[in-house]
Amino acid sequence: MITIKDIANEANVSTGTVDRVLHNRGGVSPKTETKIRKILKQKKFKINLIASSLAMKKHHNLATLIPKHDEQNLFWKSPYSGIKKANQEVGAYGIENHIFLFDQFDPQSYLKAFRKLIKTMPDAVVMVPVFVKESSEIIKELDDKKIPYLFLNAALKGYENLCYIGQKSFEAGILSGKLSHLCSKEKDEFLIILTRKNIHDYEANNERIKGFINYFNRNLPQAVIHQLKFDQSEGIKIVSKKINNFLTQNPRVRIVMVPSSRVSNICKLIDNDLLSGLKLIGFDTTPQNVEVLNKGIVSFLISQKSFNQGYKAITTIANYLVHKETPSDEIPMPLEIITKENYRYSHTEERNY
Amino acid sequence: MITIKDIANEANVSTGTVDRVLHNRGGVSPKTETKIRKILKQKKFKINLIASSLAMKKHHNLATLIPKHDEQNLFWKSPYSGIKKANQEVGAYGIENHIFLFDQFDPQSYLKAFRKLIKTMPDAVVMVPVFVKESSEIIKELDDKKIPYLFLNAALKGYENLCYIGQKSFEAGILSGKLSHLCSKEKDEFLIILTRKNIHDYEANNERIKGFINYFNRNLPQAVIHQLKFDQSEGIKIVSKKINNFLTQNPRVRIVMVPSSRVSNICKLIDNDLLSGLKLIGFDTTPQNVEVLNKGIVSFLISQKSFNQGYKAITTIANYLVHKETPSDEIPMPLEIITKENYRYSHTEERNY
DNA sequence: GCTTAATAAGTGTACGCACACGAATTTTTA
DNA sequence: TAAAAATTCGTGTGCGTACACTTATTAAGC
Repeated sequence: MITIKDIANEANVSTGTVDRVLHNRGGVSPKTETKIRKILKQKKFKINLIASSLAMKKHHNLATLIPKHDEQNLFWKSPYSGIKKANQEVGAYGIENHIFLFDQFDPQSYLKAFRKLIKTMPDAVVMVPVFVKESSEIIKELDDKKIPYLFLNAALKGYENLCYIGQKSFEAGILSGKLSHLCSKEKDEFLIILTRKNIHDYEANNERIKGFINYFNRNLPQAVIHQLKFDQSEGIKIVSKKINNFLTQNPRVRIVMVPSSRVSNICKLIDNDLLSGLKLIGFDTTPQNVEVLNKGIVSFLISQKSFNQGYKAITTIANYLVHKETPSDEIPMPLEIITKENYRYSHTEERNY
Repeated sequence: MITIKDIANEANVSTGTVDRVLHNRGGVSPKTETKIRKILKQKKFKINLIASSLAMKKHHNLATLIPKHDEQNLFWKSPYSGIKKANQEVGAYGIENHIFLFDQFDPQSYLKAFRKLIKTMPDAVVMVPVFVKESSEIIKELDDKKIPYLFLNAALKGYENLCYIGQKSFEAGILSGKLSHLCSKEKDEFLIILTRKNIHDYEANNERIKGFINYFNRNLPQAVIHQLKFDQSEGIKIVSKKINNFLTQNPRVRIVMVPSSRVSNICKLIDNDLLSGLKLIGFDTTPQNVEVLNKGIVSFLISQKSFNQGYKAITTIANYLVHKETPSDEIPMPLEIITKENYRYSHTEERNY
């Protein structure tokens, strides 16, 4: 193992000088710098991250602003767990992360949580900018205070965010199109069911639908794609009736794609005899969705590894703080196809090496 | 952050004593030990892994014994890359890993490589025990010398290996069955093509076939499953002819499953007009396979993340050596379903967090 | 041309934290 | 009371970081 000392010896300088070259901290003559760089390259020197972290230890203070989850809204549970897991790991590097939760339907709670957050004077912020107007306000304050921030799962444009980590919803939609296509027989028709437009999911669901349609436009233009959209205001029973009526009247519909993470709810609304003739494709491996997957009711779930998204957000910003590693603008997460047969082996809730 | 020093101060002992309690190294009076443990618990002390790793650095010496790869046999390329990547990372922890390669068809070269390996007096060994008899000999020597060893990708039973990391081939076969089933129309027939039985892949391929058939026995007993097996001795042209003849005579065959990692080769043997009517399912994301996937010739590839297998093998044994973390007996790798649409987002050749 | 100040370049080392071993101290045994 | 055994202490080590400090170089002033 090559150490900074080895390099310093070879170049007849002190370790301090080598360190200054390594971190571009200036104050080194061009001649010396060239010499050192050459030796670094030749000996393939790599900074020992262990020693580096130890030496760097200054108490970094992170803050995270994400929607809270509950029984009704499980979507944010997974990223939350990922963030928690990451917190443990980066803790060893002297980084503390405080999580601030808000109600994803209430802009006021968003602002309120931010006020609390900003009081802790964080060195960096991970945030989910769900509300456009309020976010602009928040981000202005962060910019003023020169606090770097990272967007998780909502890609607001036009800001100087360090990076975006999140879904590729359009691509996920394309993938759902492909799977639907592969599962379909000739003359089968397709149905997209979207219930309960909620503020947050709206964008992602829409993109998934766009992607789905895009796939068929390119690969099977003659495909018949139906769409059923229901509002939050409509009662479950009415929705159920409408869906069942629709399916009865359109017996060629054999593939149902549910762009939200609530395919399990949809299953419950469909009569069993109709259900058995359908192939369903949904998103996200929520416990409820996994249940209907395992029962064979749903054929595919497309998972965006939301656990890993949360995890990655924290490790990314931690690396930025500790090692000054600037991340790429966008870090997409893998699109996993989950079936009953590989769910057990898909490690969705776990960092995998 | 609580340090060993804090604990030592509180307990009026030196850091050395605290350290001996932490690592159960003995030589501490029961009274002192109790006192220290109490403070450790009360202050929720956790060892700083960074500092620990740095301090622990004694040059651990690893050795890896795996089959070599070449143009004809790409299977081992991916695990090899994973091992290389892991080597870099664990290098920071003062661990050096030497890789010894052998010819997967030649037991003598296996033994020869091992003789070389054992001369380096490794602290632990990662091995692929392809040859049963020879492995028994090798393992006896490792046991005698009390060198811990880990099996990669070939699960030999009855030995005291630290752990097994590898394929779940049977389960992968089941999954391929499920995908085939989903893609199929009524009365479609299925074909399994196995070329070039080579010694090593034999077991895995066989398990995949068993899994495939098992799936249909349970879910579609009336399915017609054909099998074509070719020997290494037969020329490509003859094989090609046989396959094309078979497909022509069995027009109901619409789904082809290739249990080896050579689905791309099979594609080349099939006439284009026959090919366009087929759905193919293969294994492993070799560059050649990805090419036919992207061309739309192959519908699904099932990936066992062999890169990650190699990677994981090294990190597992490194953690064992450095942090005395005993791994679980078996570490299965995720079964990934890869299509043209999600390949880009599947990170197959990369550690993902 | 020579001195002095100003700046640039480079050095040396304490520090972060846990680890482990020789040395010192205390306790026990003979 | 000496010798042996059991505890406990003190400190060097791993490696990179960063800051205070020293030395070399250049510029300015007379």
